[in-house]
This record gives sequence, structure tokens and C-alpha cells, in this order.
Amino acid sequence: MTVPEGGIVVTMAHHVDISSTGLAVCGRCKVHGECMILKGLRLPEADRIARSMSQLRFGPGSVIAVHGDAMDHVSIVTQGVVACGKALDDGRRQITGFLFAGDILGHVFEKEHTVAAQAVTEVTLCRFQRSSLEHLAGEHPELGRHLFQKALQELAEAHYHELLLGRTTARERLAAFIVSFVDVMQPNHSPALLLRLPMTRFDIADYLGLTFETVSRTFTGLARDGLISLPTPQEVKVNDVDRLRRIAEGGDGN
Amino acid sequence: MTVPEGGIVVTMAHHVDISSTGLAVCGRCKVHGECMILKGLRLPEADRIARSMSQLRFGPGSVIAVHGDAMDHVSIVTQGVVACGKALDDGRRQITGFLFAGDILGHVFEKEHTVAAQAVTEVTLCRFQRSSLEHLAGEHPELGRHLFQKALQELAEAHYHELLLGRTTARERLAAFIVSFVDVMQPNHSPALLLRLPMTRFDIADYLGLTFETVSRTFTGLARDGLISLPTPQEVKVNDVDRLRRIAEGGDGN
DNA sequence: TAAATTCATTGATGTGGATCAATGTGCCGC
DNA sequence: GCGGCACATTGATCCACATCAATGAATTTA
Repeated sequence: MTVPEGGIVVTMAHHVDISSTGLAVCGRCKVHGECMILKGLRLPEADRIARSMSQLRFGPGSVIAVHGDAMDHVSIVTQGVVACGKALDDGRRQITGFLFAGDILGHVFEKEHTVAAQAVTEVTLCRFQRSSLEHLAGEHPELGRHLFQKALQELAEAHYHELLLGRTTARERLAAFIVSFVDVMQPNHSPALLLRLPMTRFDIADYLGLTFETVSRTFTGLARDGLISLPTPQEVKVNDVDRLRRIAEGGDGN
Repeated sequence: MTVPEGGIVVTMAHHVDISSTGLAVCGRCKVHGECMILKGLRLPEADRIARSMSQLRFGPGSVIAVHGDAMDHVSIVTQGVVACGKALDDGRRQITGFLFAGDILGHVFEKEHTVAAQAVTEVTLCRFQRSSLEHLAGEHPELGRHLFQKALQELAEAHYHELLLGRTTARERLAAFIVSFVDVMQPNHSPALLLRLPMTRFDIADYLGLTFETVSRTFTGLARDGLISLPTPQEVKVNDVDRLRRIAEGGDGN
């Protein structure tokens, strides 16, 4: 697919610094207690690293990082959704993953961004100096090990995504997308549940290696077969998670 | 694509243990000095870990590991080529990467195999107890950091592969494959050089998300355009790396 | 040396999803 | 309330690659 004019919004990265420092601000954080960086640290260290922290806010569509940028910070997404991915010069784009509240953007020991990052919704980030974090990881093997395991989990997800992109049908891809959304958003899934998709058909297409028209048609197809309902384009009512899951796994679910 | 009968060789993992222990065997190792595990260790530690090492040999096509297997060892490929990847129940398969001499199979801190591994050629591995390695990484931050960075490099490659699988043409994919091979095999690339491909068209297809027929036709197409020559099916003479590279990057090289 | 097997090439045909195009819908600014 | 815009849906058509099929070359087996 090629990008229609304006498909990639080349907004300047006009973020707003909304920082205050120290652990006080952490107490008000939505992902407090789940924060991958601070979890497991003792108070003095946590406070020290929290002082080097800054908070940023990005509007929908604005560019958070570009492939090749120097990466001086590792961030936690505290609100909103971020799309990460790579692009070719002619505009073709592959979204490698979406980040939600609590997810980590960037890696310790990585000097520059290997993927681009763009805000899908309004996004707030907590940024930590990468060098401080590396220093801290040296002192706290637990932290280093934890960040390592996060990276390995990302790697496993990337491999699964490769299988999806290389070997599955549009229907299987969209089923997998919906199912992963169910698992991420509400692990306590009731038989029928309602999802709110923050991203456009265009974003979903770039994540699944399809065009937005095919994504739209495939949504309609799944709805026609009763697997989902589409009250509004942004809302997906999931009627049969199990069958969707079987489809996603390449099974006989249809 | 679907797998024709016998496409995935379900050979038992009948490996042969060819071990001896200690650093003595390392001295005879083909990747000695480049070994990612032992490099940077001082003698006593290196000798200790080398004693926990075992060497295995696998015949072409034999299964080294299956997705979900417990992973008790981390290995270095010392000879041959390994294909790593994931598969669906119906046989559809995506090779996520090939490992060559010096590459690492498995990760510290990963309890089970997240991808399957199969020998493409005859393969020899040096296996290290994962637990010993984790212990060692705790004592030698340098080693842990090094393995972390290797994992991050894999992640970056996986992201690039996602872009390839999701957004490029057969011609671009094969060009990228050939170019990556050139970069891996002989960084000192002369204007025209000869590659020996150890894997079949079928393997290449499963790596590029294509069918083997399309791979074959695309090879022929590149040869017809003079970018490569095919003295034998296993040999690729690269006539114009730069233009291949431009094609691989989605540029105007044709 | 023949027969079997594996791998590669090439041709004929089919098709899933891309592309091109029109229309609908909700939202925002004024 | 109206024009403009971004996003979504749907239809018509196209095409890159898959699928089906035949043949050839190289290697192994007996």
C-alpha cells in the first residue's frame, strides 16, 4: 500500500513538559505500583531516579521519536496509546506494535531509536534519563533482569507478528488483533464484551500489513458472521472470543 | 502457502554428543575468540563455565528445539546453519531468522523456547547450562550487558523483518535477503562476488513469506536483469550489490 | 545403470487483497 | 446551520502472487 497525502501526519514533536519531580508526582501516577522502572526499588533509589524524571504530553498524531534519533531517555506510557513502527522512504509503513499505559518506550543500552513512535491518542510519558537507568540497573541486578525480560517478551511478540504478517489471511489477522486487544484490555473477559478502539482503520491496516479498505471489509465480514458487532466504527462488541481465537490461530473457526 | 508432504522434516532430534570439557576444546573451536559467551571472561571463570559446556551435532533437517520446549541451555552455533521460526498447526511456517557460526541460540532468562529451531545443514552447537550462565551474568555485568545488547539487536532485526513481510514486494524481499547474505558472509564485498546458499528455495520462501515457486521465479527475474547470475541453483553471483540494496530499500533500483 | 527421491524451474490458471472511485457520516470551526 | 475535513464503508476492477501441474537436473539407493 502507499500512503495517501497526509497519511503520515508530519506534525512537529511539539510536546509539553508537565513535569514536577520526585516521588510525589509518582503517587498521582495512573500506573503507580505497576511502574516497571520503580517497582522493586527501595525508597532512596526510587526517589533519586524519580527526581531525574520528566513528564511530557503529546497530542494525537504527533511524532514522539523518529527512527535513528538519539535515545537519551527511556519512557513509561502513563496515558494514551503510542504506535511504534518502521517506514520506507516512499511512505510504506509497518506498525510493529501499540503501547498502552504501563508499557515501556525505549530500552536501556540502546543508543538510538530503532523504531519510530507516534501518538495515536493524547499521550503522556514519564521519561527517565537512560544513563541514570543504566547506572541503576548496574546496582540493582533485579531491575536489569526485569528490563531484559521485558525485551525478550517484546522479541517473542515480534516473532509472532512475523508469522502473522508472513503467513496468515486478512481474516486471521484481524481476528488476532481483536483477540489481543481483548487480552490486553480486559483479561477478565465476559462472554460478550465491548472494546473501544483508539486507533483508525488506517493504523490497524499498517499494523496488520493490509490496506484500510481490507480492514474495513474484514470487520464487516466478521460482523456479518456474528462474531462481532460494530455499534460505531470505534466500538467492537465481541460476541464469540473463543471462535475468534480459533480463527486467529489458523484453526477451523472459519 | 501450505506444506507439501514432508515439507517439514519431522526427524527426531537425534543429536550426537561430541563433548569433551574445559577450555581445551575451546582452543580448537572455529569461533574461538569470537565466542559471545566466553569473550571478556577471565581465565578461571572461563574455564569453569567451559567445563559445564557440551557439544552436540545435528544432521541436516533434524529438529534442534520445538516451540514450548524447556530451555535449559543457551548454545553457540559453531558450524552450519540453523533456521528458527514459528508455525501454525496446519503447517504454515514462518522462519524468523537463520543462525550462522558464532550466533547464539536461546537467551539467558528465557525459560522455554519461544521459537522452533531446525538444522539446515549439518550443525554443531556448544551448549552452556542456562542457569550457570545466568549466575555468571550476575557476577559479570559486562556479560549480562552484552547478552542484553545481542537480544536488542535481534529485536531490531525482527522489526525490520516485520516491515519486509508486511509491506514489500517479492522482488524487494529477495533483494533484501541477498544483500543481508552479502553483509553477513563477506563484509569485504568486492564489486562482484559469489555466494553459496546453504538453504533450499523452500526455506527461503518460508523466511520471506512467499512460496518457493515465487522465490524461484524472482531469482530468475533478478538474473534476467543482470543483477545476479545463477551458475548453479545454490550459487548466486552478485553483480550489482548497490542496485540490489536500493531495491531492498524500496528505492528506484527497479 | 536404473529407479527413486529431492530440489528447482517454468507454464497455465486462479484468487485474495490492492487499487481506484464514489458515497456516507460524524465532528469541528465559524 | 453550513462548509470543510477526517474517517469509514462499499463497489468495481486489477494484479501480484498463490496454486496446480509438468518437466528437468542432481543426488542417493540398490
